[in-house]
Amino acid sequence: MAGGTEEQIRRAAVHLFATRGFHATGIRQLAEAVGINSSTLYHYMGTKEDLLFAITQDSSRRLIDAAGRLSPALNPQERLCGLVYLHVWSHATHPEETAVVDNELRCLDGERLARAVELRDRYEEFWASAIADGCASGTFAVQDQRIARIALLQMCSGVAGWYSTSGETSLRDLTTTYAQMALSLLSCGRDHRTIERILDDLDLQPIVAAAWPETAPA
Amino acid sequence: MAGGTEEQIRRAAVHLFATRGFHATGIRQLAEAVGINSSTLYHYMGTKEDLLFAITQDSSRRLIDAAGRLSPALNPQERLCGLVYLHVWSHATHPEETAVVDNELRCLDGERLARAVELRDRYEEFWASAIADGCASGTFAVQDQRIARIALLQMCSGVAGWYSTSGETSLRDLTTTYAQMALSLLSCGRDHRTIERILDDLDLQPIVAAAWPETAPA
DNA sequence: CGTGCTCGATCGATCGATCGATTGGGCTGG
DNA sequence: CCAGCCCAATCGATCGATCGATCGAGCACG
Repeated sequence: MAGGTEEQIRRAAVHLFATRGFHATGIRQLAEAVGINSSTLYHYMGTKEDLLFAITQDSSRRLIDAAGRLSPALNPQERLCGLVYLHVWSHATHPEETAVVDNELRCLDGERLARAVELRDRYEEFWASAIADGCASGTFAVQDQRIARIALLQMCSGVAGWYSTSGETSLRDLTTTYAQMALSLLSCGRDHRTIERILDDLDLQPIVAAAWPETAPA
Repeated sequence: MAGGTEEQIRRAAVHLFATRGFHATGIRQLAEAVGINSSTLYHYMGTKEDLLFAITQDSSRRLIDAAGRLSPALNPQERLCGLVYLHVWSHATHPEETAVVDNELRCLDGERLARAVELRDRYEEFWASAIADGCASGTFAVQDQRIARIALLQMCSGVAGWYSTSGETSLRDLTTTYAQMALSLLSCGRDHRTIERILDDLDLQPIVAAAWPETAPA
């Protein structure tokens, strides 16, 4: 349950950075949350910013890794549904981690910020190509592909801010609803049941299990 | 150009809070940006948090005020287009102010946070009723009205993070594109030209001029 | 003389980070 | 087996810097 000290520090930092913010989180506050002296923290980490950087890199890489595992044989509609699923699933099941990536990147210094932004751009490229291919094939129709991509990502990232696994909406309904909204926004409306079938056929569980090994060993 | 000292402080605070964040902005840094001693700040404001609170209240109230000026005679489609227009327009023309409201609310203490959230809820009610009316009349069709509202607001708020008035996209194209995406998401797809006509007919300039008097005296 | 502003000096508190000292489990050489 | 040692792990104390905020003196203008 507890895990190693380093893992506890990581978890406490994610929680505090997400809820209070990076600059509002003190080094002593973090230590207290773990139950150790603030000096001991530095036995496991570098600076506070090193810790933030490691958290964001891990989280970003997992999402990129998952997106990269989507079959290249998928058509644009299937690819977009898969991207929405992975994005929403990760933001719903790891809301604090993803919120830190989405909101606290600016706390990084120049070089680290650049590396973080590079990862984000790499991830967004998956979305850009799916949208571009869909528009080229006539499946999608949007006024501006870049704006549509930004809008979709922003909309899906919002999940981290409100969704609770203990609420009335299941993860399955959540991901399906967002995939449906995404396709509708791209002028490619589909029935809810149709989206469900698309997502089921994609069989994304292995991808999720590979990118987030610690969750759902079932 | 300069304005009174109080106005300069307000502007500098909005800029710093938006770019660095509330907790990362020092009182001396703020004073330096205005060109005065840090002590002098306290002649014009209360605490740093008072300043943040005043900024968020003003910004929130302006948006609520604008939304409240939309004619009650509008149909759901027109109302939603108007809400998207006002939201996107404000976030595009006042990106720093709106970013502070969207990202720094958690820096407020309990009572002030509650007051800020109450304003936000009041604003979101405009969106909720427009979506509900549209679904009831068959104009809109969504799986979950609450999720759709959250997704739409999140998507429109993102404008503050990337749009630049010096870019290639005009404010007119921006607002029209977002209104089009919003209607599409609600399964009410419309042609770009149709949205343009709807927005033109709404004649929202007087509303914008009333809620944001300092902008666009033309 | 008084009033509206501004500033230097300074407050106590807290910040992130480092230091040396101590502890205890595990490995090694005899 | 055990004496000697190493090293990861932890802590209390403390570093210099900065934090938000306050106070009273000084200044200019009416």
